Amino acid sequence: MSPPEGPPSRTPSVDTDALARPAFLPDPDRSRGEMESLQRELAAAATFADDLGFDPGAVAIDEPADLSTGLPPARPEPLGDIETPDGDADSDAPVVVGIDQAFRPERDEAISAAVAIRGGRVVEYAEAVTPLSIPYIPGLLAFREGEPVLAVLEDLSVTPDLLVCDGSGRIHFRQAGIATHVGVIRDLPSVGVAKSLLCGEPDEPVGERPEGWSTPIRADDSVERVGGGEPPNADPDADSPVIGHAYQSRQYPNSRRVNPLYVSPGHRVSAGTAVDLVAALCAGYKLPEPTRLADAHADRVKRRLDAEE
DNA sequence: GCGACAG
DNA sequence: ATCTTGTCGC
Repeated sequence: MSPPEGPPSRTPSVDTDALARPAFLPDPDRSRGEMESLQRELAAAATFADDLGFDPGAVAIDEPADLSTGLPPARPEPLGDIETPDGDADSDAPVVVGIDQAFRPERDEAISAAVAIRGGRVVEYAEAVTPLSIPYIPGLLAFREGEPVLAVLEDLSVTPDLLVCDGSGRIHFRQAGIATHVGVIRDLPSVGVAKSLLCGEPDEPVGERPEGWSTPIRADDSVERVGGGEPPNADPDADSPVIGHAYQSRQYPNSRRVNPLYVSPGHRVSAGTAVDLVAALCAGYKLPEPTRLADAHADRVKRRLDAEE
């Protein structure tokens, strides 16, 4: 008999304490098979159902940041909400943290950047530099970049309500892309935003689509099924699980076409809500603001480092 | 064996 | 991801 499906519980199935954490971090001596096994554990511990404390509308951003004059200054808000000035509300809005990486190939270093946004405003910037111990291998990205991502999150003083990671979450061979990897280890709601598709199949062809358009991405044969055993050879097409969506965040009127974003649940978010969240976080550019700002911050830090040498 | 493959 | 100038088009 299959176990009853209770409401999403908040008891992490994977130890997230300091002792268990290293097991999911990069280790040059670990075999590919061992890393894949760890990903299966993470996928089993992940929750691909909504378990956030807010609606997508609560994180909506309508004004894109102006990057032409550099990044906007961080405006940390006073701690206690005591004496809330009528000027700036949103001191209770969810904190969305965008994360992105830059690299210094010649030094084998990764620069991880995080930007915390609340109520549409930058509240904090953080960065971390870590050595790269593992090469990039499709499907094992988190073992290369997960370390720097977790490092920068440690440096952040605010508590994230949502993580927006660069790369896939559930759209992954073992349904444990970097967004899922990081989300489960920190037990935080997370979504993955990728610029290209790792695996899975779109319901509809991704051609020139209008802004706001989206289509489900379903698991294909390259995606291992997780959780309740489902018939090995079920209908190949129809009821394959939806592991994410292609989302057209931007489109130009006439000229060149823009490729869609590939959005997928990381942890504690459903596939549908993940797209809604990303849609709410986009403010006119292809990338959602948290990612766009984290990307710019990573470049800024990289140039600073390159300059002082 | 061939093809596919986030950043 | 990174190495890199100009260039096509609104």
